[in-house]
Amino acid sequence: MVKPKRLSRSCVLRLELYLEIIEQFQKEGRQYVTSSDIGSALGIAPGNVRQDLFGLGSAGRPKVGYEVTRLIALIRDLFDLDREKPACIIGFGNLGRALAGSNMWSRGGYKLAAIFDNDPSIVGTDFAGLRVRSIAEIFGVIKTQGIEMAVITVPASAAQEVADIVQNAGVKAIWNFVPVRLNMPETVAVENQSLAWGLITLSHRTRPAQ
Amino acid sequence: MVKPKRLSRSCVLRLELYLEIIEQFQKEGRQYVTSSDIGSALGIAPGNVRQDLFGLGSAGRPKVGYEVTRLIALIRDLFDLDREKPACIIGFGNLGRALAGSNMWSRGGYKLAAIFDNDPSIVGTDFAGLRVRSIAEIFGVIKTQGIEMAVITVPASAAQEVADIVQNAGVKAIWNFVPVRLNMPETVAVENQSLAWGLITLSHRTRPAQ
DNA sequence: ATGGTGTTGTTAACAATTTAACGACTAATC
DNA sequence: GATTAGTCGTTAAATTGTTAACAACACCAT
Repeated sequence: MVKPKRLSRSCVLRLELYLEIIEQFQKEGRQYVTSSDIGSALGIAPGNVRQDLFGLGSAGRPKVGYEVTRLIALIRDLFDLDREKPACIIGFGNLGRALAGSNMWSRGGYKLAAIFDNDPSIVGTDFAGLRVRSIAEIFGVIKTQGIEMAVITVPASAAQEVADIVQNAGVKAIWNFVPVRLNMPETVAVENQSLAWGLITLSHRTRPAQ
Repeated sequence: MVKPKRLSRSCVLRLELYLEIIEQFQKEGRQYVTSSDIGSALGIAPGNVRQDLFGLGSAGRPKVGYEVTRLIALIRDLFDLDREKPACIIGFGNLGRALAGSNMWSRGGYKLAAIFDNDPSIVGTDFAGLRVRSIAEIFGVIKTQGIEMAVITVPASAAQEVADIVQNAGVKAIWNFVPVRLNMPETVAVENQSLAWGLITLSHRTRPAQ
């Protein structure tokens, strides 16, 4: 049974938080969690949690709570987290390296399958068993390996060009760290991630009263 | 004239986008921008843009648009971006290094003033003219340098402890990259940034129909 | 059994946000 | 000058998201 209903962005964000917390509970050996357990751990009203879970078509038991394994399976299925989708990084500077080395890939249902860079001194080096390839190989590698997602961390001047290449090669999702609005067809899911956002938000929130 | 009204989170996010776009227009030599210019570049309805700008107490001219310099000044003032607030990074792994080397600091109104790490092989090394200091020095350095913000990129097990230290030292904002809910008083602004979020969101958005 | 208690599923009220609409004003044109 | 076209400021409506409330249900104790 699949929900055709679209979830709001904030709801997706909350569900991601739920998943993390519930998996923590699971590690602690819990078999059931209540909406209050989740809510109080996250600072979210229990009713809100129930409503989100309700939208999943969940099946909790009154007085007991939700079955941890079932809830995890539901959310992971919703997010398609249990299929290791091949992904690549384009631009292997500091940020690219940090992302490549993080544990986010498996958490997000992806597998780092290729790394590309422009710099001849970087191309050919190894990282975690992966050889860094030249930009010229992007199209072919994406095609042959069936890569579905590209993380773009190149200089601003090259971003659109790189995006065009990966789109033509059939990539379905782009995680764009470059502060540039990519011009892409709607069939490609683009998430823009500006590093400065967090800083600016904090700067705003701590602005001295005038 | 200061607005006591609180802006919604989504409005803050949009204003950050506006700022980037408007500064691009400025680089291109434009003196005025219309709400349509901004909106179409961002995929946002012009009316929405006007309403956001209206909330700033803006002063556009019909038929002409908004004065670029004035608009930039307004938003930068709103976000307190023109005061170089000292900040620090705690945890100098790959992610810490990537953040340290990025140009986000000046964009976000901060200045990287100190770097801390636990690893003896890293402590004492230099990065961009900054000596990496030991964790033990955090409290003193924050106090003496008046550091207002801390970026935390340490392992999960150390996050809460580090947060407590910086909070006691007087830090007013924390940018938390650790997938852990920090327990902090409300006087401290905490922004949580999970790297996996972007991936999970993309995974969700490109989930094959079932 | 039976009543009490805690928790879910679900609905309804409420609040916030987005979208739409339109008068007012400015600059350009004839 | 008068007219036209384009854009802002502002208000109202529609949509969306959040919060509150409560009946139904399951477990527990007696």
